[in-house]
Amino acid sequence: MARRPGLTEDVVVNAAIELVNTQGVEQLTVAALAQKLAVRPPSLYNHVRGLDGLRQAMVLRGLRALTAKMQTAVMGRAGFEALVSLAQAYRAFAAEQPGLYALTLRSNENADPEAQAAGQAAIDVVLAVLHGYGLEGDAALHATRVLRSALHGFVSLEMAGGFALPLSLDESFDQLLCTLDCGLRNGFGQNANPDSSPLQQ
Amino acid sequence: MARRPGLTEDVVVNAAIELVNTQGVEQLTVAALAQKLAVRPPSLYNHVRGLDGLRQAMVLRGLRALTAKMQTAVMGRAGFEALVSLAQAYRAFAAEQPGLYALTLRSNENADPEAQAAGQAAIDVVLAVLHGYGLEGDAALHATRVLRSALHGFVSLEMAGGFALPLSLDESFDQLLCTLDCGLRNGFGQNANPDSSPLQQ
DNA sequence: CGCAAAAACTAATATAATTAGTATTATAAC
DNA sequence: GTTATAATACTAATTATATTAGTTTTTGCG
Repeated sequence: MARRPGLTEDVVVNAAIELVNTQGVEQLTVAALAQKLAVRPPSLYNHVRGLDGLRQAMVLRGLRALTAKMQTAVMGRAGFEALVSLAQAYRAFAAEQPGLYALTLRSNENADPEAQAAGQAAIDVVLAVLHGYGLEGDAALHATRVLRSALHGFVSLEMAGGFALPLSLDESFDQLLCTLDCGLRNGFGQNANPDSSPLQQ
Repeated sequence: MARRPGLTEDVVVNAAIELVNTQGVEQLTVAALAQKLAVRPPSLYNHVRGLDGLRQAMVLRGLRALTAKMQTAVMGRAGFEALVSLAQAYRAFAAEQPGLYALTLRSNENADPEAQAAGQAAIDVVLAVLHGYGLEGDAALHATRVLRSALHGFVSLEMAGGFALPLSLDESFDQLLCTLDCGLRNGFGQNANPDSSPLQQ
């Protein structure tokens, strides 16, 4: 039932992903995408619900690809080794697909159920790694947030060109991981220095 | 030499900041801003170099305001207390001016010299705090990246609605700070567990 | 009082997303 | 094999956007 170019949602979404990865998230326009696919802009609306629907579909694929990459990374590993492997996979994903990563980690506010499930799957991988640190329950959930914050923060600053100095990024990333490891092994779930802590004002 | 509404660059930029803080970064349009100022869109071009120039000016103010807030926060404090105060100021800034924060931490790639200087001033505050941890030289610079990553990651995930679970955000933030404190006090500058580290492959 | 410059305006252009409606073509039913 | 149907790409039109050009008005200063 297709006509000349034989578009499908898959083809459109993949082309869009390629476009944001090479040109940046801002350059994702219906016009540019249509040109890339040798088609007139309105034709895309047969396969995708406008720019918003397109972005949603891209986010879903991004989350799933990231989760798959992380799952592979932690297979057969535990403790610090698993943490490092997970983190490297995370950072590598952002480096390989910068546009898709930026889009994926933009906003989870209006996420549809599918996207929320995909997000949960990603979190489950992190939780599995934290299990190896002996963390369970609320402590593990807090630790998940800490881990995600650190990884997302580093990666997004790196991508945004926020680290200007001529200083090894790999080394900084290693230090970040050592810091996380240190925090996860010591004193997670209770305050590190309960007495003098300014947290208990 | 002004005419009726008496616009100035300050008035325009401040209105734009108010707009992004209340409506979100995506809603910053020349049309919306002009309407807010009771003026026709082209009039804004007498005070601001289009949307790009406007954003640049906003970023500059954002960086300076954030720096000022952080400087106040660390005055007279040291060590963990300074770290906590700095972090709380950082997070509070993002909460008070979400749109401006999002805009500010977007991209430092094409930053003009003024913005770069403002960014450096912010980093200097962090360096001062790290001085209290006995960190100097490259170790301090790596630590700055670690700190910025963690803070920016947490804050931007929080703002994007990335933390969905019904679990105290304040507590997660405290855990993040304890983790950072732990990493900064132990083993920064050298590997925490040199022997079995997967980092030395 | 008049002059010059700043500032706001109208009008026009260009690009973008999106919708409506039309034509074509491939698949499936007969 | 022919025909009906539905998918799909198209043209045309609408709306919203940023931006530039050129005009008019006002205001501060000599």
